[in-house]
Amino acid sequence: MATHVAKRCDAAVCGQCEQPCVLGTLQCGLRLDLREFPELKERQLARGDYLFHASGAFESLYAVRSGMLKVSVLTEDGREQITGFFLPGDLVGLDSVGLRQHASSAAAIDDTVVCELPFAVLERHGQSVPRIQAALFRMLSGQIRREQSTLLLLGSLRAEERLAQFLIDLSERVHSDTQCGSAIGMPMTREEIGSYLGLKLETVSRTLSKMHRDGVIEVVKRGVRIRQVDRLRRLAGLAVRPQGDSAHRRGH
Amino acid sequence: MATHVAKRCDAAVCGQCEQPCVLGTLQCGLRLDLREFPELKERQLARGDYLFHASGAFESLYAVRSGMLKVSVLTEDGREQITGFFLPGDLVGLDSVGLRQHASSAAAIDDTVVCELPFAVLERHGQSVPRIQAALFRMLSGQIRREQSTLLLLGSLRAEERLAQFLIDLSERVHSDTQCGSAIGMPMTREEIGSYLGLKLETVSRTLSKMHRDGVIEVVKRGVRIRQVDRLRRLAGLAVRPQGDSAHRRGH
DNA sequence: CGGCCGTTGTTACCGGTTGTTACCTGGCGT
DNA sequence: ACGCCAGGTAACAACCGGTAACAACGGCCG
Repeated sequence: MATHVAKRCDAAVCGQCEQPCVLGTLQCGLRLDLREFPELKERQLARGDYLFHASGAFESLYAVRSGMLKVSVLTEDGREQITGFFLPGDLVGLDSVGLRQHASSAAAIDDTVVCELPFAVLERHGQSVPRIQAALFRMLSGQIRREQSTLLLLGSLRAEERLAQFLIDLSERVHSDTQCGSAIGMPMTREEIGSYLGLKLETVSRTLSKMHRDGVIEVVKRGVRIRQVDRLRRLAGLAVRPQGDSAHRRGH
Repeated sequence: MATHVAKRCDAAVCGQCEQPCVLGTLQCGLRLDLREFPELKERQLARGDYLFHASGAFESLYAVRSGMLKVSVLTEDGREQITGFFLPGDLVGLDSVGLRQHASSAAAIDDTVVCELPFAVLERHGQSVPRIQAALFRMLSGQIRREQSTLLLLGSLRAEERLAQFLIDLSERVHSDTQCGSAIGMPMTREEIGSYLGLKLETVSRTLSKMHRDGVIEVVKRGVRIRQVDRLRRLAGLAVRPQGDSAHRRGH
Protein backbone atom coordinates (compact mmCIF):
# COMPACT_ATOMS: atom_id res chain seq x y z
CA MET A 1 0.00 0.00 0.00
CA ALA A 2 2.75 2.42 0.93
CA THR A 3 4.31 1.72 -2.43
CA HIS A 4 1.19 2.95 -4.19
CA VAL A 5 0.78 6.16 -2.34
CA ALA A 6 4.45 7.05 -2.31
CA LYS A 7 4.36 7.97 -6.00
CA ARG A 8 3.62 11.62 -5.60
CA CYS A 9 6.32 12.01 -3.02
CA ASP A 10 9.08 9.83 -4.36
CA ALA A 11 11.51 12.63 -5.01
CA ALA A 12 11.40 13.41 -1.33
CA VAL A 13 13.94 12.67 1.27
CA CYS A 14 13.10 13.99 4.68
CA GLY A 15 14.77 14.22 8.05
CA GLN A 16 18.34 13.21 7.60
CA CYS A 17 19.43 15.05 4.49
CA GLU A 18 20.02 12.33 1.94
CA GLN A 19 19.90 12.91 -1.80
CA PRO A 20 17.91 14.30 -3.50
CA CYS A 21 17.81 17.05 -0.98
CA VAL A 22 14.25 18.27 -1.30
CA LEU A 23 11.16 17.52 0.71
CA GLY A 24 9.41 16.60 -2.50
CA THR A 25 6.79 18.15 -4.65
CA LEU A 26 3.76 19.00 -2.61
CA GLN A 27 0.44 19.93 -4.13
CA CYS A 28 0.73 23.12 -6.17
CA GLY A 29 4.38 22.40 -6.89
CA LEU A 30 6.02 23.65 -3.72
CA ARG A 31 9.47 22.14 -3.46
CA LEU A 32 11.37 22.64 -0.27
CA ASP A 33 15.10 22.29 -0.01
CA LEU A 34 16.08 20.69 3.23
CA ARG A 35 19.38 22.49 3.47
CA GLU A 36 17.33 25.55 4.31
CA PHE A 37 15.37 23.69 6.95
CA PRO A 38 17.86 22.27 9.39
CA GLU A 39 15.22 22.04 12.07
CA LEU A 40 12.89 19.79 10.07
CA LYS A 41 11.74 16.71 11.91
CA GLU A 42 10.12 13.54 10.73
CA ARG A 43 7.41 11.93 12.80
CA GLN A 44 6.23 8.36 12.76
CA LEU A 45 2.63 7.62 13.68
CA ALA A 46 1.05 4.28 14.37
CA ARG A 47 -2.53 3.59 13.32
CA GLY A 48 -4.73 5.51 15.75
CA ASP A 49 -2.12 8.02 16.91
CA TYR A 50 -3.10 11.66 16.86
CA LEU A 51 -0.95 14.23 15.10
CA PHE A 52 -2.78 17.09 16.81
CA HIS A 53 -6.01 17.69 18.65
CA ALA A 54 -8.63 20.39 18.29
CA SER A 55 -7.85 23.28 20.66
CA GLY A 56 -4.20 22.28 20.85
CA ALA A 57 -1.65 24.95 20.00
CA PHE A 58 -0.92 25.41 16.31
CA GLU A 59 2.76 25.41 15.49
CA SER A 60 3.39 23.44 12.34
CA LEU A 61 2.07 22.19 9.08
CA TYR A 62 2.70 18.56 8.27
CA ALA A 63 3.59 17.09 4.90
CA VAL A 64 2.40 13.51 4.60
CA ARG A 65 5.20 11.23 3.40
CA SER A 66 3.49 7.86 3.58
CA GLY A 67 0.35 6.37 5.09
CA MET A 68 -2.91 8.21 5.56
CA LEU A 69 -4.45 10.70 7.98
CA LYS A 70 -8.01 11.71 8.76
CA VAL A 71 -8.94 15.22 9.83
CA SER A 72 -12.14 15.63 11.77
CA VAL A 73 -14.22 18.11 13.73
CA LEU A 74 -16.68 17.40 16.52
CA THR A 75 -20.23 18.53 17.16
CA GLU A 76 -20.97 19.88 20.61
CA ASP A 77 -22.76 16.65 21.44
CA GLY A 78 -19.85 14.46 20.44
CA ARG A 79 -20.58 13.34 16.87
CA GLU A 80 -17.50 13.19 14.65
CA GLN A 81 -17.39 14.58 11.14
CA ILE A 82 -14.36 13.67 9.06
CA THR A 83 -13.59 16.61 6.79
CA GLY A 84 -10.86 14.97 4.77
CA PHE A 85 -8.40 12.16 4.22
CA PHE A 86 -4.79 13.14 3.62
CA LEU A 87 -2.46 11.15 1.41
CA PRO A 88 1.26 11.41 0.67
CA GLY A 89 2.00 14.78 -0.88
CA ASP A 90 -0.83 16.48 1.00
CA LEU A 91 -0.30 19.20 3.57
CA VAL A 92 -2.20 18.93 6.86
CA GLY A 93 -3.05 21.79 9.19
CA LEU A 94 -3.94 24.51 6.69
CA ASP A 95 -7.07 25.36 8.66
CA SER A 96 -5.01 27.00 11.38
CA VAL A 97 -2.40 29.03 9.52
CA GLY A 98 -1.83 32.26 11.38
CA LEU A 99 -4.10 31.27 14.24
CA ARG A 100 -3.29 30.10 17.74
CA GLN A 101 -5.20 26.86 18.10
CA HIS A 102 -6.24 23.98 15.95
CA ALA A 103 -9.97 23.71 15.25
CA SER A 104 -9.78 20.14 14.03
CA SER A 105 -7.87 17.04 14.99
CA ALA A 106 -5.76 14.76 12.82
CA ALA A 107 -5.23 11.06 13.41
CA ALA A 108 -3.36 8.35 11.57
CA ILE A 109 -5.58 5.81 9.82
CA ASP A 110 -2.62 3.68 8.92
CA ASP A 111 1.01 3.66 9.95
CA THR A 112 2.10 7.06 8.73
CA VAL A 113 5.17 9.22 8.33
CA VAL A 114 4.87 12.99 8.25
CA CYS A 115 7.38 15.77 7.98
CA GLU A 116 6.89 18.64 10.37
CA LEU A 117 7.15 22.12 8.88
CA PRO A 118 7.16 24.73 11.66
CA PHE A 119 5.00 27.53 10.36
CA ALA A 120 7.35 30.19 11.74
CA VAL A 121 10.06 28.79 9.48
CA LEU A 122 7.79 28.70 6.45
CA GLU A 123 6.68 32.24 7.13
CA ARG A 124 10.25 33.47 7.47
CA HIS A 125 11.26 31.83 4.21
CA GLY A 126 8.13 33.09 2.53
CA GLN A 127 9.14 36.68 3.27
CA SER A 128 12.33 36.35 1.28
CA VAL A 129 11.29 33.74 -1.30
CA PRO A 130 8.13 34.83 -3.12
CA ARG A 131 7.78 31.40 -4.67
CA ILE A 132 7.30 29.79 -1.29
CA GLN A 133 4.74 32.36 -0.28
CA ALA A 134 2.83 31.95 -3.54
CA ALA A 135 2.84 28.20 -3.07
CA LEU A 136 1.42 28.60 0.42
CA PHE A 137 -1.38 30.73 -0.95
CA ARG A 138 -2.11 28.17 -3.64
CA MET A 139 -2.25 25.36 -1.14
CA LEU A 140 -4.61 27.29 1.11
CA SER A 141 -6.91 28.04 -1.81
CA GLY A 142 -6.58 24.46 -2.97
CA GLN A 143 -7.77 23.27 0.42
CA ILE A 144 -10.75 25.60 0.20
CA ARG A 145 -11.59 24.23 -3.23
CA ARG A 146 -11.36 20.64 -2.14
CA GLU A 147 -13.74 21.38 0.70
CA GLN A 148 -16.10 23.12 -1.69
CA SER A 149 -16.16 19.96 -3.78
CA THR A 150 -16.98 18.00 -0.66
CA LEU A 151 -19.75 20.45 0.18
CA LEU A 152 -21.21 19.76 -3.23
CA LEU A 153 -20.91 16.05 -2.64
CA LEU A 154 -22.65 16.22 0.73
CA GLY A 155 -25.28 18.70 -0.34
CA SER A 156 -26.30 17.47 -3.76
CA LEU A 157 -25.39 13.84 -4.33
CA ARG A 158 -27.03 10.61 -3.27
CA ALA A 159 -25.35 7.68 -1.56
CA GLU A 160 -24.25 5.82 -4.68
CA GLU A 161 -22.99 8.99 -6.34
CA ARG A 162 -21.06 9.92 -3.21
CA LEU A 163 -19.34 6.56 -3.00
CA ALA A 164 -18.53 6.55 -6.70
CA GLN A 165 -17.01 10.03 -6.55
CA PHE A 166 -15.10 9.09 -3.46
CA LEU A 167 -13.56 6.05 -5.14
CA ILE A 168 -12.68 8.00 -8.26
CA ASP A 169 -11.13 10.78 -6.20
CA LEU A 170 -9.09 8.35 -4.14
CA SER A 171 -7.97 6.54 -7.25
CA GLU A 172 -6.86 9.74 -8.95
CA ARG A 173 -4.95 10.84 -5.89
CA VAL A 174 -3.22 7.52 -5.30
CA HIS A 175 -2.28 6.89 -8.88
CA SER A 176 -2.18 9.87 -11.14
CA ASP A 177 -5.10 8.79 -13.26
CA THR A 178 -8.04 6.42 -12.95
CA GLN A 179 -6.91 3.18 -14.48
CA CYS A 180 -9.00 0.13 -14.85
CA GLY A 181 -8.06 -2.73 -12.61
CA SER A 182 -6.02 -0.55 -10.31
CA ALA A 183 -6.28 -1.39 -6.64
CA ILE A 184 -7.03 1.34 -4.14
CA GLY A 185 -5.93 0.84 -0.59
CA MET A 186 -8.59 1.95 1.86
CA PRO A 187 -7.20 1.59 5.37
CA MET A 188 -10.13 3.48 6.92
CA THR A 189 -13.17 1.72 8.38
CA ARG A 190 -16.66 1.80 6.87
CA GLU A 191 -17.68 4.13 9.66
CA GLU A 192 -14.93 6.60 8.75
CA ILE A 193 -15.89 6.49 5.08
CA GLY A 194 -19.47 7.08 6.15
CA SER A 195 -18.52 9.99 8.37
CA TYR A 196 -16.68 11.65 5.50
CA LEU A 197 -19.50 11.03 3.03
CA GLY A 198 -22.37 11.86 5.39
CA LEU A 199 -23.66 8.29 5.39
CA LYS A 200 -24.05 5.54 7.96
CA LEU A 201 -21.62 2.66 7.84
CA GLU A 202 -24.37 0.21 6.84
CA THR A 203 -25.23 2.36 3.85
CA VAL A 204 -21.57 2.42 2.83
CA SER A 205 -21.40 -1.36 3.11
CA ARG A 206 -24.68 -1.89 1.24
CA THR A 207 -23.68 0.44 -1.59
CA LEU A 208 -20.23 -1.07 -2.01
CA SER A 209 -21.83 -4.52 -2.07
CA LYS A 210 -24.24 -3.41 -4.77
CA MET A 211 -21.41 -2.01 -6.91
CA HIS A 212 -19.58 -5.27 -6.42
CA ARG A 213 -22.66 -7.30 -7.45
CA ASP A 214 -23.02 -5.07 -10.51
CA GLY A 215 -19.43 -5.79 -11.49
CA VAL A 216 -18.32 -2.16 -11.31
CA ILE A 217 -15.77 -2.71 -8.57
CA GLU A 218 -14.26 -5.55 -6.65
CA VAL A 219 -14.25 -5.19 -2.91
CA VAL A 220 -11.13 -6.68 -1.42
CA LYS A 221 -9.83 -6.63 2.10
CA ARG A 222 -9.22 -3.00 3.15
CA GLY A 223 -9.33 -1.90 -0.42
CA VAL A 224 -11.18 -1.78 -3.73
CA ARG A 225 -10.28 -2.63 -7.29
CA ILE A 226 -12.01 -0.66 -10.02
CA ARG A 227 -13.32 -2.93 -12.75
CA GLN A 228 -15.26 -0.56 -15.01
CA VAL A 229 -14.09 3.01 -14.73
CA ASP A 230 -16.63 4.40 -17.17
CA ARG A 231 -19.60 2.86 -15.39
CA LEU A 232 -18.21 4.12 -12.10
CA ARG A 233 -17.91 7.61 -13.51
CA ARG A 234 -21.49 7.40 -14.73
CA LEU A 235 -22.63 6.36 -11.27
CA ALA A 236 -20.79 9.39 -9.91
CA GLY A 237 -22.70 11.68 -12.26
CA LEU A 238 -19.49 12.53 -14.11
CA ALA A 239 -18.89 12.64 -17.81
CA VAL A 240 -17.15 9.58 -19.18
CA ARG A 241 -13.79 10.64 -20.47
CA PRO A 242 -12.57 8.93 -23.64
CA GLN A 243 -9.08 8.02 -22.35
CA GLY A 244 -6.49 9.36 -19.88
CA ASP A 245 -7.67 12.97 -20.07
CA SER A 246 -6.66 14.93 -17.03
CA ALA A 247 -9.90 16.58 -15.95
CA HIS A 248 -9.59 19.98 -17.63
CA ARG A 249 -13.14 20.61 -18.67
CA ARG A 250 -13.48 24.30 -18.02
CA GLY A 251 -12.83 26.13 -21.27
CA HIS A 252 -15.43 28.87 -20.75
CA MET B 1 -31.75 45.59 5.94
CA ALA B 2 -28.57 47.28 4.87
CA THR B 3 -28.56 49.08 8.20
CA HIS B 4 -28.42 45.79 10.03
CA VAL B 5 -25.59 44.26 8.14
CA ALA B 6 -23.48 47.38 8.00
CA LYS B 7 -22.52 47.10 11.65
CA ARG B 8 -19.35 45.14 11.18
CA CYS B 9 -18.19 47.49 8.49
CA ASP B 10 -19.26 50.85 9.78
CA ALA B 11 -15.76 52.21 10.22
CA ALA B 12 -15.25 51.70 6.54
CA VAL B 13 -15.18 54.22 3.81
CA CYS B 14 -14.39 52.90 0.40
CA GLY B 15 -13.69 54.29 -3.03
CA GLN B 16 -13.41 58.03 -2.68
CA CYS B 17 -11.20 58.53 0.32
CA GLU B 18 -13.45 60.09 2.93
CA GLN B 19 -12.80 59.89 6.64
CA PRO B 20 -12.08 57.61 8.37
CA CYS B 21 -9.64 56.52 5.76
CA VAL B 22 -9.68 52.77 6.18
CA LEU B 23 -11.53 50.07 4.34
CA GLY B 24 -12.81 48.85 7.63
CA THR B 25 -12.17 45.91 9.85
CA LEU B 26 -12.52 42.71 7.93
CA GLN B 27 -12.69 39.32 9.60
CA CYS B 28 -9.51 38.58 11.48
CA GLY B 29 -8.85 42.24 12.06
CA LEU B 30 -7.33 43.26 8.76
CA ARG B 31 -7.59 47.02 8.40
CA LEU B 32 -6.62 48.52 5.11
CA ASP B 33 -5.67 52.13 4.73
CA LEU B 34 -7.02 53.51 1.51
CA ARG B 35 -4.19 55.99 1.07
CA GLU B 36 -2.09 52.98 0.21
CA PHE B 37 -4.63 51.71 -2.28
CA PRO B 38 -5.22 54.48 -4.80
CA GLU B 39 -6.46 51.98 -7.36
CA LEU B 40 -9.27 50.62 -5.17
CA LYS B 41 -12.64 50.52 -6.85
CA GLU B 42 -16.11 50.13 -5.51
CA ARG B 43 -18.65 48.05 -7.40
CA GLN B 44 -22.40 48.16 -7.18
CA LEU B 45 -24.37 45.00 -7.90
CA ALA B 46 -28.09 44.64 -8.39
CA ARG B 47 -29.90 41.54 -7.17
CA GLY B 48 -28.96 38.73 -9.54
CA ASP B 49 -25.77 40.29 -10.91
CA TYR B 50 -22.68 38.13 -10.94
CA LEU B 51 -19.45 39.34 -9.38
CA PHE B 52 -17.46 36.60 -11.10
CA HIS B 53 -18.09 33.30 -12.80
CA ALA B 54 -16.43 29.92 -12.42
CA SER B 55 -13.57 29.58 -14.91
CA GLY B 56 -13.28 33.34 -15.24
CA ALA B 57 -9.85 34.87 -14.61
CA PHE B 58 -9.00 35.52 -10.97
CA GLU B 59 -7.71 39.00 -10.32
CA SER B 60 -9.21 40.38 -7.14
CA LEU B 61 -10.67 39.67 -3.78
CA TYR B 62 -13.82 41.52 -2.88
CA ALA B 63 -14.74 42.96 0.49
CA VAL B 64 -18.50 43.07 0.98
CA ARG B 65 -19.63 46.53 2.11
CA SER B 66 -23.39 46.05 2.14
CA GLY B 67 -25.92 43.58 0.82
CA MET B 68 -25.33 39.86 0.43
CA LEU B 69 -23.63 37.49 -2.00
CA LYS B 70 -23.92 33.78 -2.63
CA VAL B 71 -20.98 31.68 -3.78
CA SER B 72 -21.78 28.46 -5.59
CA VAL B 73 -20.25 25.59 -7.52
CA LEU B 74 -21.90 23.44 -10.17
CA THR B 75 -22.03 19.69 -10.67
CA GLU B 76 -21.17 18.43 -14.13
CA ASP B 77 -24.84 17.81 -14.77
CA GLY B 78 -25.88 21.32 -13.82
CA ARG B 79 -27.03 21.13 -10.21
CA GLU B 80 -26.02 24.14 -8.13
CA GLN B 81 -24.53 23.90 -4.67
CA ILE B 82 -24.25 27.11 -2.70
CA THR B 83 -21.12 26.92 -0.57
CA GLY B 84 -21.63 30.11 1.36
CA PHE B 85 -23.42 33.39 1.91
CA PHE B 86 -21.24 36.47 2.29
CA LEU B 87 -22.20 39.41 4.46
CA PRO B 88 -20.66 42.84 5.02
CA GLY B 89 -17.18 42.43 6.43
CA ASP B 90 -16.62 39.14 4.61
CA LEU B 91 -14.01 38.65 1.94
CA VAL B 92 -15.06 36.84 -1.25
CA GLY B 93 -12.79 35.00 -3.64
CA LEU B 94 -10.41 33.31 -1.19
CA ASP B 95 -10.76 30.01 -3.04
CA SER B 96 -8.64 31.31 -5.91
CA VAL B 97 -5.76 33.14 -4.25
CA GLY B 98 -2.64 32.50 -6.24
CA LEU B 99 -4.49 30.61 -8.95
CA ARG B 100 -5.47 31.64 -12.45
CA GLN B 101 -9.18 30.96 -12.61
CA HIS B 102 -12.13 31.03 -10.31
CA ALA B 103 -13.60 27.63 -9.43
CA SER B 104 -16.84 29.08 -8.10
CA SER B 105 -19.16 31.89 -9.04
CA ALA B 106 -20.48 34.72 -6.91
CA ALA B 107 -23.81 36.44 -7.38
CA ALA B 108 -25.64 39.20 -5.54
CA ILE B 109 -28.69 38.03 -3.62
CA ASP B 110 -29.64 41.56 -2.77
CA ASP B 111 -28.47 44.95 -3.96
CA THR B 112 -24.86 44.85 -2.92
CA VAL B 113 -21.76 47.03 -2.73
CA VAL B 114 -18.31 45.46 -2.78
CA CYS B 115 -14.84 46.89 -2.71
CA GLU B 116 -12.43 45.36 -5.18
CA LEU B 117 -8.99 44.48 -3.82
CA PRO B 118 -6.69 43.51 -6.68
CA PHE B 119 -4.71 40.57 -5.39
CA ALA B 120 -1.49 41.82 -6.96
CA VAL B 121 -1.79 44.93 -4.78
CA LEU B 122 -2.49 42.92 -1.64
CA GLU B 123 0.44 40.64 -2.41
CA ARG B 124 2.78 43.57 -2.94
CA HIS B 125 1.74 45.19 0.32
CA GLY B 126 1.94 41.83 2.08
CA GLN B 127 5.62 41.55 1.17
CA SER B 128 6.49 44.71 3.03
CA VAL B 129 3.82 44.73 5.73
CA PRO B 130 3.84 41.45 7.66
CA ARG B 131 0.57 42.35 9.34
CA ILE B 132 -1.27 42.33 6.04
CA GLN B 133 0.22 39.01 5.06
CA ALA B 134 -0.62 37.47 8.43
CA ALA B 135 -4.17 38.76 8.09
CA LEU B 136 -4.46 37.16 4.66
CA PHE B 137 -3.33 33.84 6.10
CA ARG B 138 -5.85 34.14 8.90
CA MET B 139 -8.66 34.87 6.50
CA LEU B 140 -7.77 31.92 4.31
CA SER B 141 -7.69 29.61 7.31
CA GLY B 142 -10.89 31.17 8.56
CA GLN B 143 -12.57 30.34 5.28
CA ILE B 144 -11.38 26.75 5.56
CA ARG B 145 -12.78 26.55 9.08
CA ARG B 146 -16.14 27.94 8.10
CA GLU B 147 -16.38 25.37 5.34
CA GLN B 148 -15.45 22.64 7.80
CA SER B 149 -18.33 23.73 9.99
CA THR B 150 -20.59 23.51 6.98
CA LEU B 151 -19.27 20.05 6.19
CA LEU B 152 -20.25 19.04 9.69
CA LEU B 153 -23.67 20.56 9.19
CA LEU B 154 -24.25 18.75 5.91
CA GLY B 155 -22.75 15.48 7.01
CA SER B 156 -24.08 15.04 10.51
CA LEU B 157 -27.19 17.13 11.14
CA ARG B 158 -30.84 16.67 10.24
CA ALA B 159 -33.10 19.19 8.59
CA GLU B 160 -34.31 20.92 11.73
CA GLU B 161 -30.81 21.09 13.22
CA ARG B 162 -29.45 22.51 9.97
CA LEU B 163 -32.06 25.25 9.80
CA ALA B 164 -31.59 26.14 13.46
CA GLN B 165 -27.82 26.37 13.12
CA PHE B 166 -28.22 28.40 9.97
CA LEU B 167 -30.47 30.92 11.68
CA ILE B 168 -28.18 31.19 14.70
CA ASP B 169 -25.14 31.63 12.47
CA LEU B 170 -26.84 34.31 10.41
CA SER B 171 -28.01 36.08 13.52
CA GLU B 172 -24.54 36.09 15.05
CA ARG B 173 -23.00 37.40 11.88
CA VAL B 174 -25.55 40.13 11.31
CA HIS B 175 -25.63 41.35 14.88
CA SER B 176 -22.69 40.48 17.02
CA ASP B 177 -24.60 38.16 19.30
CA THR B 178 -27.84 36.21 19.22
CA GLN B 179 -30.42 38.44 20.82
CA CYS B 180 -33.99 37.54 21.41
CA GLY B 181 -36.45 39.29 19.20
CA SER B 182 -33.82 40.39 16.74
CA ALA B 183 -34.89 40.34 13.13
CA ILE B 184 -32.71 38.63 10.56
CA GLY B 185 -32.97 39.72 6.98
CA MET B 186 -32.94 36.77 4.60
CA PRO B 187 -32.97 38.08 1.06
CA MET B 188 -32.29 34.64 -0.40
CA THR B 189 -35.06 32.35 -1.63
CA ARG B 190 -36.11 29.09 0.01
CA GLU B 191 -34.42 27.26 -2.81
CA GLU B 192 -31.11 29.02 -2.13
CA ILE B 193 -31.33 28.26 1.58
CA GLY B 194 -32.05 24.66 0.66
CA SER B 195 -29.10 24.50 -1.70
CA TYR B 196 -26.78 25.76 1.01
CA LEU B 197 -28.18 23.37 3.63
CA GLY B 198 -28.48 20.35 1.38
CA LEU B 199 -32.28 20.34 1.56
CA LYS B 200 -35.11 20.84 -0.89
CA LEU B 201 -37.04 24.05 -0.74
CA GLU B 202 -40.18 22.25 0.46
CA THR B 203 -38.28 20.87 3.43
CA VAL B 204 -36.99 24.34 4.25
CA SER B 205 -40.51 25.67 4.07
CA ARG B 206 -41.95 22.82 6.16
CA THR B 207 -39.30 23.18 8.84
CA LEU B 208 -39.57 26.96 9.11
CA SER B 209 -43.35 26.61 9.37
CA LYS B 210 -42.97 24.06 12.15
CA MET B 211 -40.61 26.33 14.09
CA HIS B 212 -43.08 29.15 13.62
CA ARG B 213 -45.98 27.00 14.88
CA ASP B 214 -43.85 25.99 17.88
CA GLY B 215 -43.28 29.65 18.70
CA VAL B 216 -39.50 29.45 18.35
CA ILE B 217 -39.28 31.92 15.51
CA GLU B 218 -41.52 34.26 13.62
CA VAL B 219 -41.35 34.03 9.85
CA VAL B 220 -41.75 37.41 8.26
CA LYS B 221 -41.44 38.46 4.68
CA ARG B 222 -37.86 37.84 3.51
CA GLY B 223 -36.70 37.46 7.06
CA VAL B 224 -37.05 35.79 10.42
CA ARG B 225 -37.38 37.02 13.98
CA ILE B 226 -36.00 34.81 16.71
CA ARG B 227 -38.45 34.44 19.59
CA GLN B 228 -36.78 31.88 21.84
CA VAL B 229 -33.02 31.75 21.40
CA ASP B 230 -32.46 28.96 23.91
CA ARG B 231 -35.00 26.66 22.32
CA LEU B 232 -33.51 27.43 18.91
CA ARG B 233 -30.06 26.57 20.20
CA ARG B 234 -31.41 23.32 21.57
CA LEU B 235 -32.95 22.50 18.21
CA ALA B 236 -29.54 23.16 16.68
CA GLY B 237 -27.92 20.66 19.02
CA LEU B 238 -25.96 23.44 20.69
CA ALA B 239 -25.44 24.08 24.36
CA VAL B 240 -27.70 26.80 25.76
CA ARG B 241 -25.49 29.62 26.85
CA PRO B 242 -26.51 31.48 30.01
CA GLN B 243 -26.22 34.99 28.60
CA GLY B 244 -24.18 36.87 25.97
CA ASP B 245 -21.23 34.50 26.11
CA SER B 246 -19.13 34.74 23.01
CA ALA B 247 -18.77 31.14 21.94
CA HIS B 248 -15.42 30.28 23.51
CA ARG B 249 -16.06 26.78 24.71
CA ARG B 250 -12.76 25.16 23.96
CA GLY B 251 -10.68 25.10 27.17
CA HIS B 252 -8.56 22.01 26.49
C1' DC C 1 -1.33 -24.40 17.43
C1' DG C 2 -6.03 -23.62 18.48
C1' DG C 3 -9.82 -21.52 20.76
C1' DC C 4 -11.79 -17.32 22.58
C1' DC C 5 -13.30 -12.70 22.23
C1' DG C 6 -13.60 -8.01 20.51
C1' DT C 7 -13.76 -5.43 16.41
C1' DT C 8 -15.18 -4.78 11.81
C1' DG C 9 -18.03 -5.86 8.06
C1' DT C 10 -22.33 -7.84 5.79
C1' DT C 11 -27.14 -8.49 5.13
C1' DA C 12 -32.15 -8.19 6.04
C1' DC C 13 -36.24 -5.88 7.53
C1' DC C 14 -38.78 -2.00 9.03
C1' DG C 15 -39.73 2.76 9.85
C1' DG C 16 -38.90 7.63 9.47
C1' DT C 17 -37.12 11.64 7.39
C1' DT C 18 -36.81 13.80 3.32
C1' DG C 19 -37.60 14.16 -1.74
C1' DT C 20 -41.39 14.33 -5.41
C1' DT C 21 -45.22 15.84 -7.38
C1' DA C 22 -49.06 18.57 -7.52
C1' DC C 23 -51.86 22.38 -6.52
C1' DC C 24 -52.97 26.62 -4.22
C1' DT C 25 -52.14 31.40 -2.45
C1' DG C 26 -50.49 36.04 -2.50
C1' DG C 27 -47.51 39.74 -3.94
C1' DC C 28 -45.45 42.30 -7.50
C1' DG C 29 -44.79 44.28 -11.91
C1' DT C 30 -46.54 44.96 -16.58
C1' DA D 1 -56.64 42.79 -14.44
C1' DC D 2 -53.42 39.55 -15.71
C1' DG D 3 -49.45 36.67 -15.52
C1' DC D 4 -45.44 35.30 -13.18
C1' DC D 5 -42.80 33.88 -9.41
C1' DA D 6 -41.87 32.95 -4.54
C1' DG D 7 -43.82 30.65 -1.03
C1' DG D 8 -46.94 27.31 1.46
C1' DT D 9 -49.34 22.83 1.99
C1' DA D 10 -50.49 18.08 1.36
C1' DA D 11 -50.27 13.18 -0.27
C1' DC D 12 -47.26 9.90 -1.77
C1' DA D 13 -42.89 7.58 -2.70
C1' DA D 14 -38.01 6.75 -2.31
C1' DC D 15 -34.09 6.65 0.05
C1' DC D 16 -31.54 6.13 3.82
C1' DG D 17 -31.21 5.28 8.91
C1' DG D 18 -32.10 2.17 12.87
C1' DT D 19 -31.91 -2.20 14.70
C1' DA D 20 -30.49 -6.69 14.92
C1' DA D 21 -28.43 -11.05 13.84
C1' DC D 22 -24.64 -13.12 11.84
C1' DA D 23 -20.08 -13.77 9.57
C1' DA D 24 -15.19 -12.72 9.01
C1' DC D 25 -11.10 -11.25 10.75
C1' DG D 26 -7.34 -10.45 14.00
C1' DG D 27 -5.19 -10.48 18.41
C1' DC D 28 -4.42 -12.63 22.72
C1' DC D 29 -3.42 -16.15 25.60
C1' DG D 30 -3.47 -20.66 27.18
